[in-house]
Amino acid sequence: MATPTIRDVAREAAVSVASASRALNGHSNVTDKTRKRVIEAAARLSYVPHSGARSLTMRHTGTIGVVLPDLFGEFFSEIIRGIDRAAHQRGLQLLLANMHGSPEETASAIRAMRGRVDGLLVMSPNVDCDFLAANLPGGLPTVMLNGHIDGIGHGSLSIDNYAAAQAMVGHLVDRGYRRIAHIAGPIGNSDAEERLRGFRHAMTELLGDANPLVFPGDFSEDAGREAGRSIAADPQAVDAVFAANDVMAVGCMSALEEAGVAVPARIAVSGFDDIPIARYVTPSLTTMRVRIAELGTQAFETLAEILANPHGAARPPLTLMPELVVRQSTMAAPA
Amino acid sequence: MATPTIRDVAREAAVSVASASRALNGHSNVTDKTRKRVIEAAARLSYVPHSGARSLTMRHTGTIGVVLPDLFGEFFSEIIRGIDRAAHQRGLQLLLANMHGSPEETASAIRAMRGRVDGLLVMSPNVDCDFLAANLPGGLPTVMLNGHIDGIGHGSLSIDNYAAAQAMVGHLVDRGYRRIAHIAGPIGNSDAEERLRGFRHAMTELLGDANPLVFPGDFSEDAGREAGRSIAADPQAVDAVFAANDVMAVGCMSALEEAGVAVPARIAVSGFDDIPIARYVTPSLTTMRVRIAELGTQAFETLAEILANPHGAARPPLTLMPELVVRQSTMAAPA
DNA sequence: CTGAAAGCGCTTACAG
DNA sequence: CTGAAAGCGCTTACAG
Repeated sequence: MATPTIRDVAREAAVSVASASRALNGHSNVTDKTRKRVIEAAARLSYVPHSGARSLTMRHTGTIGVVLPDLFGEFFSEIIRGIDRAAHQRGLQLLLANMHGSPEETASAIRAMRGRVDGLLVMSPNVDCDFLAANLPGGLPTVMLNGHIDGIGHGSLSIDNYAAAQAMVGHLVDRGYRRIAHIAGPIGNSDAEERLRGFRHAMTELLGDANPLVFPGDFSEDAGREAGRSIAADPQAVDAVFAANDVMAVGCMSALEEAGVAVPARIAVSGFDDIPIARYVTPSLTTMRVRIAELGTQAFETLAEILANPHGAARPPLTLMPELVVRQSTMAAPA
Repeated sequence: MATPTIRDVAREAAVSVASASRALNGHSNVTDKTRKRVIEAAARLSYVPHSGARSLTMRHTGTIGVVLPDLFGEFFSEIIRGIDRAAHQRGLQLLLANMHGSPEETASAIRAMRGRVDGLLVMSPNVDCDFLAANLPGGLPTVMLNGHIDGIGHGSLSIDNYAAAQAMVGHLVDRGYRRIAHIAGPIGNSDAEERLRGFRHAMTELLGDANPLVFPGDFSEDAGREAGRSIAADPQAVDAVFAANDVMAVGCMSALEEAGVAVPARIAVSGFDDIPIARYVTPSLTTMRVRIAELGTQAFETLAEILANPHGAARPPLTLMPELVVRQSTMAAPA
C-alpha cells in the first residue's frame, strides 16, 4: 500500500536493486531480458522514482530555484514566462518562491533552496545586500535579476533605469510638457530609486527644474490612484505625470478620470515596464518597455552557462536598455 | 571550499553530528553551551542545511507541488496568487510545473514531483483521465483543480461552467440580444466544453435556437481576434458574442473595433473568468466572475486538510458558481 | 552482465 | 545530555 521503492521493483523483478536501477535508467550494461522484466515490474507497481533521493545521490537536481518578490501580477508573471520558456527548452524544472516582503522570509526562502536546486535566480530589489550575501548558500550558482552587487552572485542582469527615466522625461519635454510630476516607487527599492534619480537629473538638465514634484508610491495601483487624486485637486500644478511603473500609472489615470480630468487632454500620463495591460487601458499607456520576459530568459541562460561551465570566467553584468513606447496617454500637447 | 555539511559543523564545534543536528533544530536535550558552540560554528561556515537530505530522512518536504497548464498569464497568475497566499500562511513552499501542452510533459512534470512534495495540486483541463491516473504517484495526496474525476485524486474543485454559461446567455437575452454567437474554447478542454454545452442548452431553451453560431477557438487572444474578423465581415448575422473566456473576448473586441464595428452599440461582447484586465479594456467587459484566486486558495486548503488528516473521510467535490458581472460591453440594446 | 556495498546529507531511536 | 549506528531511496564504482 505504501509508495513502492526501487527495492520493491527489484524484488518484483527478482533482480538486485542495482540492476533495477540500471534497467530503469536505460544503462547499456543490462540484458534485454532483465530490462524488460524490470520495466514490467515497475509498471505493475506504478513505480515512480523518488526524485529527492535520486538527486541526493547524483548531486544534482535538474531544477532551478527562482526567488521573486511575488509570483503573480503582470510583471512577475512575465518574468516567469521568460524563465519558464528557457527552462523548458533545457529540460529543467522550476522551484519558485516568494519573498513576501520581509527580509526574514526572503532568507528562509533562499535557504530552503539549498539541496533542492542546482542554481538560483534571485530578484530582490529591496533587501539589504549584506543580509542577502549572508544567506545565499555558498557554492550555489546564483544570478541576480536586479543589478550587480559586488560579491553577490555569479552573474547579474540589470535594467538601465537611470537612462530610461531620463529618456521618458525627454519624451515628455519634446511633447511640450513642462510641469512634470513623478510618482515614485518604494523607498529602498533600487529600481525605483534609479528611476527617481534619472527623473530628477533630466528635470534639472532639460528644464532647469531642480525641485520637481514627487509623489510617494509603492508600485501598487492604489498608490497611483492616491497620487492621481492629489493631482486632480490642483490640476494646474501639473501637465504630465511620469509614474515609476505602469501599475501606478494605470491607478493614476483612473483617479484622474474619476475626478473629471481628461487624459491626455489636460494631463499626460506615462509609466514604466510595458506590462501587457498597458496597451489595453484607455487611453493606451506610453511607457518604457522592459521586455520583461526576455529579462527572465536571459537570466536563465546566464545561469545555465554557469552551470554548464562552473569554472569559466565570471560573467560580466548584462544591462538591458528599455525602449520608449509612445501611445495615446501622452499624445496631446498641453494647453 | 565545497558547501559545508553538518559533519563540517560538527567537527568545527567538536561535537558529534547527532548533537549538531539537535542543536541546530532547537531540540531541548542539548546543553546551552553545546548549542551555542554549534550555532556559532554553523554561522562561521555559513552552513545551510541540505533540504533534500533533510526531507528524505524526515519523510516530508514542507512543499506542495502545483501542476498547471501554464505558469503565467492573467488566469494562472491569479490561481498562483491564491495558492501562494494559503501556502504562505501555512509555511509551505511551492514547486510549480508547467505541462507545456503535451500529455508526455504533463506526465513527466507530475512524476518529477514524487519525493519532492507532500501533496499535489493539479489542473489539467485537457489531459486524458486514464493517462493522468497512470502517472499520479500512488500515495501522494492530490487535489484536482478542474472537476472531479472518478478514481483520481483525493479531493477536487470545479467550476459550474454549464450553469454559468446559461446565466450569461440569460443576461444577453434579457438585454434584448437575439442573434448570439459563441466563441468556443479548445476541443477536449472540459471547461470549454461545458461552457459550450451550457450555451447551446440556453439558446435552445430561451430562444428556440437549436443551432446557434459557434466559432472555433483555443482560449487565445488571436483566436478571439479571428472570430471577431469573421463576425465583422457579416455584422448583421450577430448582435452579441459570448466568448468562452475573457482573453478571446478581448481579442474579438479589438478586431471588431479595427473593422469599425462599435461595441456594444452594434455588437455586444461578453467573456468568462473576470481576469484583471476585464475591467480595464474599453468598453469594460461583461463576464462571469470565477474568483480565480479563491479557487487556488480553496484547493490548497482542501489539500492541507488531507495532509493534516490523511485517513479522514474523502472530501466531497467542491463546486464554485461564477457570478455575473455586468459592465459596459453589453450595455446597449441592439437596434 | 550482475550483485553487494558504500555513500549522498540528514535525523532519530537506542545505549550509555 | 551525548555519540555511534541505522536508515531515508537512490546510484555507481568495485569485484566477480
